[in-house]
Amino acid sequence: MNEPADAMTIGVLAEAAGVNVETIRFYQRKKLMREPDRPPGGIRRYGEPDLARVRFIKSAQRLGFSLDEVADLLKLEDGSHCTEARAQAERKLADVRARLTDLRRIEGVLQDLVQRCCAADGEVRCPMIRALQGA
Amino acid sequence: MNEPADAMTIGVLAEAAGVNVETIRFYQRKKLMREPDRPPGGIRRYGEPDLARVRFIKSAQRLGFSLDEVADLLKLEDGSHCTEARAQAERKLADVRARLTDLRRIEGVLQDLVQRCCAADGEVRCPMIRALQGA
DNA sequence: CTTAGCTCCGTACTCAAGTACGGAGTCAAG
DNA sequence: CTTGACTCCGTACTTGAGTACGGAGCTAAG
Repeated sequence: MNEPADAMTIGVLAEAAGVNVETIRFYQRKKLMREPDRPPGGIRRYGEPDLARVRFIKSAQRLGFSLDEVADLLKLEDGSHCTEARAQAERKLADVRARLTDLRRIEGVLQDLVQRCCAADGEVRCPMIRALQGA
Repeated sequence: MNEPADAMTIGVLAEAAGVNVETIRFYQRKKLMREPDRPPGGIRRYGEPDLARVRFIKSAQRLGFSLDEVADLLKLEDGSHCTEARAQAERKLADVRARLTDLRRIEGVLQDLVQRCCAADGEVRCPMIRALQGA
């Protein structure tokens, strides 16, 4: 292994995850991340799983999940109360699919716009408005 | 026509669009919507295009566009400076496609989770973490 | 052993996207 | 012509997601 397996300080962790140190601390306050107990009078150390978690949070967030929703997703992690977790996942799935549908429409419209743009010699009457109205 | 063609008050407009009156006013302040000039000493009236615009804003927003980005999208509406508009649209398209990719992965993972959940007799070690890490 | 550059912690500030509020004007129905 | 609902407008508050700050306490390198 080249990467520090279990020895990152908060600064290194933040750097590796591409976020601000304060952001890590913020997530800890929000209980989205554990804060490793520190060797009495010392400085906390983080490992790969912590890095993974920050990345997870950021990914989910980029998809439009709020931190509260991310917290829900993270609760799915421990296999306990399986049926509840499943219901949760199903709800999120529906959610995600709705988003996908919307995004695909927008993709189509944008694609169309890009293609037709300038084609008609300066005659662009943007079709997005129409396309998005029925949403 | 059954719908009031061009005679909505701000309250009716907001209602029709499913938003708060204050939200309309907020959008006006942000220049996302025009405010129709009011008959001297009177009350402003809104028409279908205004309704369409609110819906557009809300739709784009649901897809994760910020109000500033929505403003950009709306600038595409008038066909002027076509090349600029096209570049704009292309950037947004790339953006949208990145989102789509992410969302599809999440969809797959969630689907998988739902399917396998409870299958292994209470053994759910959520695979989302792994799946999202490489994002 | 000192010191620069961390970490830790609390508190406070910022920014986006609204929401709420309160007084004054308007308008339509009784 | 008054009353109740609604508009207009400014200002202020809220919530989510961080950022910034400042005084401590560590700790590794010279």
